[in-house]
Amino acid sequence: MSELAKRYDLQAELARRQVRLTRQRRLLVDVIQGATRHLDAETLWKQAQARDPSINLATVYRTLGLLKKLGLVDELDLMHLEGEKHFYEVSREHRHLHLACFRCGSIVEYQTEAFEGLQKQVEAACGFSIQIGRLEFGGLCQECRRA
Amino acid sequence: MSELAKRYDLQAELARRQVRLTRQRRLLVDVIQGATRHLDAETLWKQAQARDPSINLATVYRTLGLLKKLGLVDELDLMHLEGEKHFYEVSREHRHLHLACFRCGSIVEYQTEAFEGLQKQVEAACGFSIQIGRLEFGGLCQECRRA
DNA sequence: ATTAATGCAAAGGATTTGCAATACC
DNA sequence: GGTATTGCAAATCCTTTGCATTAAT
Repeated sequence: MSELAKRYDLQAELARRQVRLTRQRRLLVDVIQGATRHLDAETLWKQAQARDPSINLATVYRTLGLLKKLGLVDELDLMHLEGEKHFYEVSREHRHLHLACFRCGSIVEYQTEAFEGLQKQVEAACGFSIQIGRLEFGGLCQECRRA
Repeated sequence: MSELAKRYDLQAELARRQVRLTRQRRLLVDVIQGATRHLDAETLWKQAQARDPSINLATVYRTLGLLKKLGLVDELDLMHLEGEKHFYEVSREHRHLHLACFRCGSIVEYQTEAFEGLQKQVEAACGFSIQIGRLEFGGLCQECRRA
């Protein structure tokens, strides 16, 4: 995650929606909120286990499912750079896209008005009301291009 | 697939690149080229089996892998509307995006200059050279909005 | 006392792989 | 004859689920 701009405050959002969580789920929310890069389920699990070794991977998946359903976290594929696992990030107010480098695996984020503009155009042209959008590019980052 | 506009001619592309295929792979290429909607591996397999019952699912995956590597077919997630399976389509000259309806499962395609414009903007801003791009929106189609 | 959340282990689905048999040039 | 492809079954990876136990209100 290159910029943390305008990520939801999960605790605040959950409070606002009057969602009550158990101790383990609060811990997971805390780890997700504090993440400095895109986490897969297993990495999240391991980070949570450092604070509570009894946490189970199934609980991680169930909590992620809940947060997805609430629209508080987004699930990413990141161009399937590492198998078919998913990655998770805290939702934001504005859309951003992901660039994945096929060579070094780095992930770059980029936020632009143009993405939201494109969405509006699509909604108007296709008659869809869009709830989720995912834009991912795969290629070579600046450094790997040279090599 | 709503429009077949400017899909690659797989046979022609393979010939141009001097790629020789076995009989089974040629059959699979033929089914992929003739598809009128987005196929998952198993559906492709069943359609191919109608013409050659001895075709194996592993061969389907291996052929898809080859065509992906050659940039002749693109792999789609289609918002994971039906589990985690992938869908495949013949690559095109111009980028297009996919809209998936969460209610009825319909898939709509939309091609716009704006998508390619956005890609150029991203390449310039982030220093990436982009090879693959995938833009998917999920929401409600016109009909399902009313219901 | 209900209702919901957890751990565990097993099941699940999609895809990939090892290897012996077969097809292709 | 040598290289690439195939079939088959097993393995793999990620994720979900059933169910008995435990926690939360």
